[in-house]
Amino acid sequence: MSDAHDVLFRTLADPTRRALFERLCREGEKTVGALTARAGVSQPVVSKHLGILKQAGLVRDRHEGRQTHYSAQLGALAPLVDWTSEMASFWQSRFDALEDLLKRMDQ
Amino acid sequence: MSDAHDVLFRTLADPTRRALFERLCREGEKTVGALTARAGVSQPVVSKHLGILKQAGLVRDRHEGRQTHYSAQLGALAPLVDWTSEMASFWQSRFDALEDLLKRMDQ
DNA sequence: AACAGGCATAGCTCATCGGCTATGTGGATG
DNA sequence: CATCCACATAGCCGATGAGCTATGCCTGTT
Repeated sequence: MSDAHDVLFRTLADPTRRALFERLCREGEKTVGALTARAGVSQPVVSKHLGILKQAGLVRDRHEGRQTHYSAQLGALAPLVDWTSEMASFWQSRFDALEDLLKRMDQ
Repeated sequence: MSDAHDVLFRTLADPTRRALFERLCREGEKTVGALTARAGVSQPVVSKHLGILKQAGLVRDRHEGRQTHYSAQLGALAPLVDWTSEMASFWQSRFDALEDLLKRMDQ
């Protein structure tokens, strides 16, 4: 029973995988070969990581002849933003409640 | 050479650990015992996770007699927000929640 | 048809890590 | 001082996962 947050955090936790995603965000669509050239790991490893990124919805693949082009799907980061925002809002609301309490005690 | 993003993602990738952090965000300061009661894992495991969260700067501990109180340190999420924001900036996409969060965290 | 190139899959190894139980430490309490 | 309680630490084990090499599949080329 793993929710969307789980998948995102686990997927982005690996440095190699995150680096691949970052490159796709910065430089746009790339082939597996182009990604492998600077990844520092073997081609099968790159393919595997891209598969995991795809399963998490973070990238999309497009086949053109015998090469596969990958590109970042930024929308998949939404749950991450939501989660962070939610944590912040809870924290903020408790802070507000404390301020409220202090204000009332001041009277 | 593990940067701040690495530590944050890896720390939050574990469901049990993330659940602990979420509870501290939602419900405020808690003792180890209180956290253990609903964590679904043993007390040593909870202590260990809290130690990892602390090392990542996500929580803070306060000793009071023989119990230890833990609380969330929301500021530690900043690098996460920055990273997401950076990725998003390459897309020139609008993330209202993110902008909102940045504004609030900027005090 | 035969071959070469680009990528995916399979199968393996090794390190990491999350869980447990047992034990240590240090503050309250009688 | 003896004891109990709250928590931390130590040590072990099984599962997960990231890396590798070898190989398969498909496409384009000659």
